[in-house]
Amino acid sequence: MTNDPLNMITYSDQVRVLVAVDCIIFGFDGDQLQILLIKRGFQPAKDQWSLMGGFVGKKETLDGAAERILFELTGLKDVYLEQLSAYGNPERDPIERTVSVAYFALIDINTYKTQISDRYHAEWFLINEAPSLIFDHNNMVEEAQKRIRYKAALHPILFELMPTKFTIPQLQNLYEQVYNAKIDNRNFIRKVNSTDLLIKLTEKDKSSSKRGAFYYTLDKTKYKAKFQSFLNFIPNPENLIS
Amino acid sequence: MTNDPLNMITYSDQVRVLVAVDCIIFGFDGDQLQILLIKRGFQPAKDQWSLMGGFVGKKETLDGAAERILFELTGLKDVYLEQLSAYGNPERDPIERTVSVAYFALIDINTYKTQISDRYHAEWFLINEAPSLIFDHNNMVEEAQKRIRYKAALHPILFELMPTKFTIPQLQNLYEQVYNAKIDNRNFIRKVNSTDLLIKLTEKDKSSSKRGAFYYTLDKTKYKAKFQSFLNFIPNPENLIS
DNA sequence: TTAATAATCGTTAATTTGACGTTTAATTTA
DNA sequence: TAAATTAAACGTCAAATTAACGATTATTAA
Repeated sequence: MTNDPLNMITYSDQVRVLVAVDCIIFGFDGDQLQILLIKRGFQPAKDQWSLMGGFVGKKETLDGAAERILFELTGLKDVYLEQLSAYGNPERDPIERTVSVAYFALIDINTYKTQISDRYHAEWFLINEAPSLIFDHNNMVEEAQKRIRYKAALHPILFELMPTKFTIPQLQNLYEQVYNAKIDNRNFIRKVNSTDLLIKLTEKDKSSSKRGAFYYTLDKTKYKAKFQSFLNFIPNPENLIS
Repeated sequence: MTNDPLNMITYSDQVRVLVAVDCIIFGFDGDQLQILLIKRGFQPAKDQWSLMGGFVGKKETLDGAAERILFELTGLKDVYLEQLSAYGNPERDPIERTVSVAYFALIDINTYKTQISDRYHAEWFLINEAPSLIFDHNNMVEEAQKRIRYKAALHPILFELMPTKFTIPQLQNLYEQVYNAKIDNRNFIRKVNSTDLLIKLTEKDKSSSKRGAFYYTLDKTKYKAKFQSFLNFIPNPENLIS
């Protein structure tokens, strides 16, 4: 058995490629689901719209790079961030082969403060009004939406988007945007209440109705405990119709 | 607005890293759930057990690399293969930084033919009897198992592991291994029948009982049509107890 | 004071789930 | 040859969930 010292072994004849992280950042302002995009002030594809991204640093993990990129654009840490998929089509970046690991983030837009940069200009778009993006970024956004639709049907992932206090009609509105479908409000309330994840406040939001809707906050302990369970918010997404 | 020609733009000062694909290959022989591992006849970690993997080629997609690696080890194409996750800890490979994109495959062991190689030696292991693996491969296997448990609860993914004809008790046995739990056979039969995915054959398998159990085959058309639906084979995995 | 309306509570039938009882087909044993 | 055995298959039932609605209520605006 050969027993070469570690420093003698090398991976010769193999291609090294760039590895990037791109972030699909969804936000909710209490009314509309939006996506945060940048207009690039740098090459390649200068002046075009794209996801926020960046190369993975020498000593950085993938998750670490995603957190850094998200923080750079939003000033936010400790928000929901999940790896979506790795994209490795050799032609996806025309400048040089780059494998991109996409992450998606869910943030409460109220906590977002525009970060000034001379390298790009960031803007929130309604999902349906977003401009076309460079490379395979449109595809990434679509797959992120699919993932969110899938996961939100089972787990309280959309609660991550809500402001600290919110009403159930607001939450329902978000679900309706995500699924592009009308949801029965009576069944929705019953489902949400049955999960026992929300704490009812005494205050009401009277901005959207005469009667007003009670504010709720997330019970973070129960949220964490029950997140992995099948809570079946949308038991059968196929049945939903626009 | 600058308008540099494409060939003038470069990504300078960025790190290029190796990109590999590792495959977690699960198989079922009609009786036991197993995992296919290799004993490495090459450096690094020569003579140790690992997942089958390889570097992504110059003009290869990630999916393409995964298919190639799976084919090299099993001689199989067109089997269930899904991207699990990208792993990018800078220290995960002690020789040189390598980002690995892990895929998991589900195969019917009866279709597997040992592929001769002088670079490694492949062997099937019962999940619980598998040796410890190099790098972060143990973690990959664990995460693949989690993914399969999650997905099998909702979708008929485990059917991918079954032989062309199989009995419902065999299928139940596979579920019991995946969840490491006893499942009520009466409820299981009812659930499987309600999905209408199986075609009952006239022949019986008498190897495991006096009465014999009817063979079934997968209705591939219905399988494809219903795969994405929530079929709820295991409506509440948390309730299962070993 | 009344009309209007979103928010909330309630009802009902159909379906699904979880737990468990019973019958059956075929082999093995007496 | 009859009886015992046993996994497979079929059946039952209460509780929970779902889907589709109806009815009430709190508040504001007319």
